[in-house]
Amino acid sequence: MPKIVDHEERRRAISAAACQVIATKGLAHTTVRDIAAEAGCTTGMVVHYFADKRAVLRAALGAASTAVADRVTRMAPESGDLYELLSQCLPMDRTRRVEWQVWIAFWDWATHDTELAREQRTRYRAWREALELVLTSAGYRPGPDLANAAESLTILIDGIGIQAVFDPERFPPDRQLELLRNQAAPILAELDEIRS
Amino acid sequence: MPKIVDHEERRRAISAAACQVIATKGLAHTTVRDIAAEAGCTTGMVVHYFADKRAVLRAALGAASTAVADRVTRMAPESGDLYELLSQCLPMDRTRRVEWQVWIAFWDWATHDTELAREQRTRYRAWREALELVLTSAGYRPGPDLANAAESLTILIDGIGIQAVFDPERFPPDRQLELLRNQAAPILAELDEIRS
Amino acid sequence: MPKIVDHEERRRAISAAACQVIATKGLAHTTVRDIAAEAGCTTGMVVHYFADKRAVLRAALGAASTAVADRVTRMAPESGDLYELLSQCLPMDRTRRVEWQVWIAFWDWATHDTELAREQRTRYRAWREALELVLTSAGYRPGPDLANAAESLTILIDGIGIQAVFDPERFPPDRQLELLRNQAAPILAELDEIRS
Amino acid sequence: MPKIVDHEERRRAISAAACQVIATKGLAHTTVRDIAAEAGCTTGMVVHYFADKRAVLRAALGAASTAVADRVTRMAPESGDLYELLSQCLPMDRTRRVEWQVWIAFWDWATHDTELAREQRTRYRAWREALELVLTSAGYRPGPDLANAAESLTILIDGIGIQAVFDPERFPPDRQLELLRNQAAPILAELDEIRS
DNA sequence: CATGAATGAGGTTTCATTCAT
DNA sequence: TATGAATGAAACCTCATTCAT
Repeated sequence: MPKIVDHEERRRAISAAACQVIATKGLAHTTVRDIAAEAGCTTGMVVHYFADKRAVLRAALGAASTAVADRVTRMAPESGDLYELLSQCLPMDRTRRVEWQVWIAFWDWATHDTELAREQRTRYRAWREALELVLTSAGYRPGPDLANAAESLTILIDGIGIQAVFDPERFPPDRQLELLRNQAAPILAELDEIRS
Repeated sequence: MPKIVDHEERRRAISAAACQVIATKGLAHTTVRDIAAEAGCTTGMVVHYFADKRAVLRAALGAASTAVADRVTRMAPESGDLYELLSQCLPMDRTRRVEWQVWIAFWDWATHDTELAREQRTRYRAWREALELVLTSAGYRPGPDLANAAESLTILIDGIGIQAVFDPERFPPDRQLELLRNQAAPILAELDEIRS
Repeated sequence: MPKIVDHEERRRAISAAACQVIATKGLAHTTVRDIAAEAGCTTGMVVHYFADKRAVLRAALGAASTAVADRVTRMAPESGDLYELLSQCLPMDRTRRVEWQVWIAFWDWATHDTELAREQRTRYRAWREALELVLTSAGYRPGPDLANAAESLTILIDGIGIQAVFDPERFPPDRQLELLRNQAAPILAELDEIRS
Repeated sequence: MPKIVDHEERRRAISAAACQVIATKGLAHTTVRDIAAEAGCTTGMVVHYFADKRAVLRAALGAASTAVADRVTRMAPESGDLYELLSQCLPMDRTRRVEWQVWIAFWDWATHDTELAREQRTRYRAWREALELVLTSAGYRPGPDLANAAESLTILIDGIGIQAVFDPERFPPDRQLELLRNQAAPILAELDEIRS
């Protein structure tokens, strides 16, 4: 009887390890050995579960992305607070900081890798659509104005996130939330509420 | 007598070449040879003017940063239009796109290199202060509200810039400007004007 | 299961190869590639077993040093002839010539590398102490005079060795031995013999 | 009228500078730039007065060698003390230590460079002959015994010198002289004196 | 004569990838 | 399935040498 291993679980573990290493040492200094060490396995095993290093790193990016999506999805139904939902995407604790650092690390790649660039655009589109859904379920009327608002919120979150990643002391969680509220307010104020 | 060369000029030329390569191939795939080729010289010359590769790359980052600052400074006195000034920092043409790509490329480094992280924070502080000056000369009253407004504008520009870098077709110059106007309007509206 | 290799054995083999190359081409012209070629492996493997080139070379020096020590230790109990023992340290055959050439090659390094200089002094101290032991077991009475004699013999061997390394035709083995006997005689004559 | 420069003087200055650098940094780390810097000139000038780096270094070796010879020659007629003369070749002050370090540095080269090896042998022969002269003028009878004694003294001086170079604290000048006297005594005792 | 900018060959070192076990 | 030893391409960097000025 062969040893039974959960492939997907292994891949997840390795991706997660890769995220940690990327956040700590930077993508440029992340080696396969580092990832293997962080995951507690050998380099051979990393390549055994992924085609090559590139595949590992992209899996790491995917993991960081889906982590947020999962968190928002899980929270959405039970949370009535829009800002709490949005702040799931801001670097307010170690986990979310790591996610941000992983995203940012790949922005250099996305500059010249067309495939990754397309993925990047896809991800932003999905993100905007998710925001539209959130806004709709928060009581706003669907339509082009709502699409614009979703886009504006995306921009806002990116802007705040970057500042917070590079200057966590100046932008602690409550400061991030304050900025988010203040700047999101006028965006939402322009939207028609369905119930009105 | 030896050949006379303008060291600073040479360094500037090599830095500029490095910027081009970084924007085209990504920082991770930028080699000294690439930079030399782009600058039309040999690898030996690159190292003749800089201590090592790292120094070249940091000079490239510096060049990209000062280029914007210079542009804004040069334009500030003669321009009454605040938005025109702010849009100097958005990736609206090839030159400014390159600058953005260079900045973004170094965000991975800034994640784990403390010195670069400090530089990053310093740059943002300088940028906020410059914005305060611009706002003051645009007729707004100095004070904590103005400082907050400057910070908000920084966040806004970062957010728009990132979107535009990765999806230039969706965010052409006029769309960037539109987003900037729409979102900056409520920020400025809250400020006291001196003349009032 | 991975290939099983004896790390120490590999390191020994590479060190030995390095000794050969150093003796043949000189330390200054010894490259990692040369060492790898002599050891019948790739440059990558050399660095796999040693941190860097420096580490390989120091291992070579260590190998050359311990080789003599081992030889003397192995021979000491069974040999009643003091001169035969001492001549183990003189460049009388190809093996011992190589050892000498390796030592000499590092004397340039020891000039400015404090760590290597300390090692050098340590090695000479060990060598003097070993000589004291040899003399004691040869029937001489321990004490300050014996320590001085050991030191004098060290000096003598160094002097003869250098001549023989650079002019092997003038200083063939029997000539080396003759010089050793003639000059060691008065040194030993001054020592008190225990049995007397 | 062209600028008049004393070629030989320049070459001497550069050689001397090379000696200093070799003694300080080791032959392996001595660069043309270092030598130029030490000599207070440019790299171009170094190559202007010597064919190439190799020539500079060999000139340095020659300089270190002739310096001793000159010292001994200058002192010989006026000094009746044989040991004082011999100690001119031991590393008893900074100048003589530098000379020793330069010699030693080239022993690695002499290992594989046949030309340098021949020079080395020539130098030792000259040195032995000089010693014979010194001994003769000190009152000993010329002949094969005297030749042997000269050779033995050469060996002795090499042996003491090496120890003193690598452990100057253990072998200060007076200790070197003591070792020299003690070990040279039996060598000289065997010689026939002419006057007897 | 003298300079030092420029060259580029050649060295060390890193590290993704392969593969025998 | 899993290992990690081994490979070797490719990167950075040094530095002797050349040569326009």
